[in-house]
Amino acid sequence: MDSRPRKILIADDEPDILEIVSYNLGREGYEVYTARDGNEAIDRARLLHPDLIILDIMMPRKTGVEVCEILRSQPAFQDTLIIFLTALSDETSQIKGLETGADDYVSKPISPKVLISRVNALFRRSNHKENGKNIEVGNVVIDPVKFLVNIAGQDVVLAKKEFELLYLLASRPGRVFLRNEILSQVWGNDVIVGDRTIDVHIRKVRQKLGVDCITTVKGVGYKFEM
Amino acid sequence: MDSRPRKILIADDEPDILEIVSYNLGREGYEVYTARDGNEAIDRARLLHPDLIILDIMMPRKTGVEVCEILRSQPAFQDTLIIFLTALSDETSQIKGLETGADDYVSKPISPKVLISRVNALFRRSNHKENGKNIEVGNVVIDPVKFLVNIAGQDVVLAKKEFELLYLLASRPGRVFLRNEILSQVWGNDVIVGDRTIDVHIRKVRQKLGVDCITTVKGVGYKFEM
DNA sequence: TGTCCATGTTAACGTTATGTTTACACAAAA
DNA sequence: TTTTGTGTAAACATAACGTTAACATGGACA
Repeated sequence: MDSRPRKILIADDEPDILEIVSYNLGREGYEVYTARDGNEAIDRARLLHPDLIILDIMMPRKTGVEVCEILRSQPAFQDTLIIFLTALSDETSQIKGLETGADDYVSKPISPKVLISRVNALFRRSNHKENGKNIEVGNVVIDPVKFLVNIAGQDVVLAKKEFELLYLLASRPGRVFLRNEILSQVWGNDVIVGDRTIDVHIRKVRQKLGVDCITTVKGVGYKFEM
Repeated sequence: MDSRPRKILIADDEPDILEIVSYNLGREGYEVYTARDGNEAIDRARLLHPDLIILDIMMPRKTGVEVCEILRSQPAFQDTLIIFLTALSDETSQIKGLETGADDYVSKPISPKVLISRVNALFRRSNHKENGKNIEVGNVVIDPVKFLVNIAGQDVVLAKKEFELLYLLASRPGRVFLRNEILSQVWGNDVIVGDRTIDVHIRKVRQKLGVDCITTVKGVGYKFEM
């Protein structure tokens, strides 16, 4: 449970796609790196140890499938998330992708929105694996199983969104979450809510917790710290 | 009765099947491990102590039936759930499977949906096995053998579903059960019931118990606490 | 066989907590 | 000063739940 932003490596031989995807994922708060072919993807993956690798299937110097197989055969990349980009939207290649150990696939032409929501969904799912564990920061204990927040021995009951918001921020203490990130993680990508909604929820959480542990970073977002 | 994800070991010599099955069970929230032959299955089973083992009958280096017999002869695997995968859908091999102590069998070709529903069903049933122990929380005693709830010395009679509902919630006091969880544990995965059904049962339980020990967590579920 | 009864389920409507927006105040930066 | 971004309170909208009564089902029993 660390506070660094998530690293994403995207490998595709089309510069346009690299451009669009890295721009959009960057806006979501991810740290994006790129590779232009299969070998470069492997090299950079070993250097960077990204949390997620997005692989085009059709690439020079090793296809996405080959890259995936090679990486997956190594213990260090067992848990790395992998998404395939595929022009062939037929079932066969999709199944082949999943067989080689990909976690998801997105078919071209790529819609940034779709890709982003898939990426977020994947991270959310993999986060859930880590779930069940309480988050403890200072004298604050957040228990997602009992749906309770305990501050210095005192139980505090939060509403659903309030809880999810706090849980997100506290999952990586000290890290600043952009308003965009918060929106997509707590509210989902498809939901459109007004600008003040986050503020209001932040306020309610602050109010209910009593302790001031959520810091505003003006023009950027919010972070949790004791 | 803990909250860790259930471990499933699947043994088959066809990589395609391993891939498809583990992908699908993984999506269901299970922790999936694989083995490629009979001996590997035994080794991994001893290491991992899975909750459920899915065994292909036709495997190199010990058939599924042999694996099952070996494991079942050991006390540690008396209660482990075992499902056979069989290409031979004839009655004979099915009966043989159940004789050696399998809990269920699924015939190939496998439909992920079918397998998942069988797996879920098995876990549901096995949950009931663990029952029989009284649950005591505060002055509430729940006796699944006598089918009685005793509150501060006063016996209360609940209907079947009401009892199962209360038993589930009380089995982990404080823990929030999602409506989905409640549905699949009490009603089963295949049954489709309306939205208000849970509420009504919750109400009846609350009413009959007299004490308010079931808390609503809006948008999430219910939890039992004194 | 038909009636009764307990249980389970649904439908309809009431109620409340929760989520969202609006409107405006305030503070810091440009 | 103007602009930009956030804090706050109150008003509003609605999803989610509670409650009741009616309907369905299956077993017990005469």
